[in-house]
Amino acid sequence: MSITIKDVARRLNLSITTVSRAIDGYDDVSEETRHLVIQTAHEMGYVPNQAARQLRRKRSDTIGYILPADQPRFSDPFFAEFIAGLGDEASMHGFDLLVSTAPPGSSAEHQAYERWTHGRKVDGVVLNRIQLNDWRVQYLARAQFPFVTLERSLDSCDYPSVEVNGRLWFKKLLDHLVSLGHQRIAYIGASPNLKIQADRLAGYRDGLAQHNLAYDASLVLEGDLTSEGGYRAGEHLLNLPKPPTAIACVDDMTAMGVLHIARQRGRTVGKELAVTGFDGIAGFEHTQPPLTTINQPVYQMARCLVQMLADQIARKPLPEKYVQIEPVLEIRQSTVGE
Amino acid sequence: MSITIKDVARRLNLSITTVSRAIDGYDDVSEETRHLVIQTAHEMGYVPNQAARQLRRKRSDTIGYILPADQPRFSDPFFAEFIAGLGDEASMHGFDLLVSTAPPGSSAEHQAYERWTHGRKVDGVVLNRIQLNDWRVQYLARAQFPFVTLERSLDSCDYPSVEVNGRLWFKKLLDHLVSLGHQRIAYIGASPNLKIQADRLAGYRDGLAQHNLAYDASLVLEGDLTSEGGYRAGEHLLNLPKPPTAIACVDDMTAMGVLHIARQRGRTVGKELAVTGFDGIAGFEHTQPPLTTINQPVYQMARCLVQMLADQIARKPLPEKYVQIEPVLEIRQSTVGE
DNA sequence: ATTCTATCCCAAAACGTTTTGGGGGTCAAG
DNA sequence: CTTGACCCCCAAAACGTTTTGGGATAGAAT
Repeated sequence: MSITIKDVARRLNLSITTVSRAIDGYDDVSEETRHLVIQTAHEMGYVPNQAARQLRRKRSDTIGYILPADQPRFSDPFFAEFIAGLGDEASMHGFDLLVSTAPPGSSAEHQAYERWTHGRKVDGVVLNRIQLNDWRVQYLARAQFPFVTLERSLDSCDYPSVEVNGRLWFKKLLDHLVSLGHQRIAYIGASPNLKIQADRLAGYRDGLAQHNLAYDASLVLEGDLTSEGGYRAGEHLLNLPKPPTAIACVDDMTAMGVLHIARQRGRTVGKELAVTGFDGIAGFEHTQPPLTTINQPVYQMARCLVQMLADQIARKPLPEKYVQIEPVLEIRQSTVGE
Repeated sequence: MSITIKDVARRLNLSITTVSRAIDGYDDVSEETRHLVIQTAHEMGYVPNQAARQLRRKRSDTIGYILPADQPRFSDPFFAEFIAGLGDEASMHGFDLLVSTAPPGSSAEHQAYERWTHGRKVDGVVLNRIQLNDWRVQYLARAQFPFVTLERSLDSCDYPSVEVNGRLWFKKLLDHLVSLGHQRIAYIGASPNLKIQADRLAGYRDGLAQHNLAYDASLVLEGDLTSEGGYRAGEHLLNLPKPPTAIACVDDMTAMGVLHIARQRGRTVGKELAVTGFDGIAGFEHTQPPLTTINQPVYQMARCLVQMLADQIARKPLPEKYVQIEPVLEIRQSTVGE
């Protein structure tokens, strides 16, 4: 078995109270004793039992995040970067990061949140892939459980969040495409109850309207934020009697799939057929051809979220509850090539 | 505060023992009572406190994994897929997944393992990016703590692992390159104490030897498994008075960086300058140009690891401790293009 | 009438911490 | 000599479970 605080206390002929308080840095234990305790504890390889500590302290020093993995080969690099950001900032605040995978909306997801919050397995959670009306937001807000979100839902709850103005920046992509002369611009989106879909589609429509282009429902398709989804939707668009000259995708992964089908069909992507993404995943500047996209600082956003969550858990007042992040329009060959 | 087992017991005029045992499915409680208990517990929204349960049961139902994030913008999609695999299989066995980020070899990494194992925060851990002699393997083996690894170290410990024969398959890449007529083949590797580096470099040398090509130390560089590292090494190689006609990279991310610099230098990658990777990350078939690589089933490998870890934790005998995975040579335009 | 078995239940201990509420010394001031 | 103020320290309670080791009742067998 492991070394416990009792073993340390016995070795030093001290009470466990004193050992505990020495290590925790209370000032009602002499410097001499404290030094001795810490020294001995270290020598004996004592590490506090986390479960006991959690039980007593009523906190777990852990934050939770559920990866929206809805398919087996889930390799969206967005999440590698996002998790790295969460993890780094978490450990900076002395938190561990608990990750679960569950298809969005599944009962597995429900159960995980219930176990985590009611069972006090985590002190707070990070949400993303927010829906317009999101049960998680409502559930956590009602339970008064600390949480933060990437993108805001429309629920009228008060909670900290980080957001990119998807509507505004998607419109900038449209401006860019129109400035290149495109008139038939398609849109491949995501599930309509997703916040990013609503925002980005709105940006798409704003863009059309501003340049007096008609909204053509046959050019607006639903993907699923994967390259497969983009592939299928792209295929459909290229099969149209009068296909679009530009395809604006809701995210980079979707755009990835479009590039794939375009190449298979022998369509060189660039000026003639333009494709755009949204996310700016590091490493995706090497796609075929390099992808014009909106570049979000995913790592920073993740860290910012954890920062706010940590403050909330510590009941510190937040300097600002609603952080707006400025991305960058990255123009590459997929719209201006060849 | 949350609902505890006491509240449920009081409501039903039962002892907490009976409530506990009813829920846990012991047969010394009548069916009638069990039904009532489960019903009531559910109604009251009772969820067992995880800390208390862990403390008493002496296990956490959690497995740990430390993401080797050594740089801020860490977006290697390999790990998104790997984590998804770990998470899926873990929840299948009733485990949560605890993820931390720490630069390999850092003191933060040491501390995390110590806290997790001695503090019993996790029941087992998954390791990857294994080194030839890996302190983690030795540490965990000595502590008799359950763990599994992706790739084996040379330490003479007995532990379950999953591995791809990197030496054999890297040689196949060399065979492929030579068959295309390449004579000057460079290699961009990783830190020399990494197992994958040792294996893949050995495969590179095997390939050279088999085809009677001399080993030229000036064509063998060290990267860091990132696209930046690949970029720098590639730059160096292209600056040589007599640059190589093919560059074999230790992994896909490195190859990514090479593609980048090659394009910047106006070198069309394909027949004239060939580039290969290793990993077969889903989505990387869309690079510029599509990358010839060794495709590993990362998701499956992760699940297999967790499967073995779960068996080990449950002290079940493992059907096989050492699983060898067969990847696929994926030939694409980066070697046979244009 | 006693013993035995089966069935259902429970009180108390245990897990390893942290926190509460003091308790003895020593020393200086009254 | 008492009082108060410090300074160190500690016993015991508490956190919410699971596990241990029975205990009570009822019916069947002796």
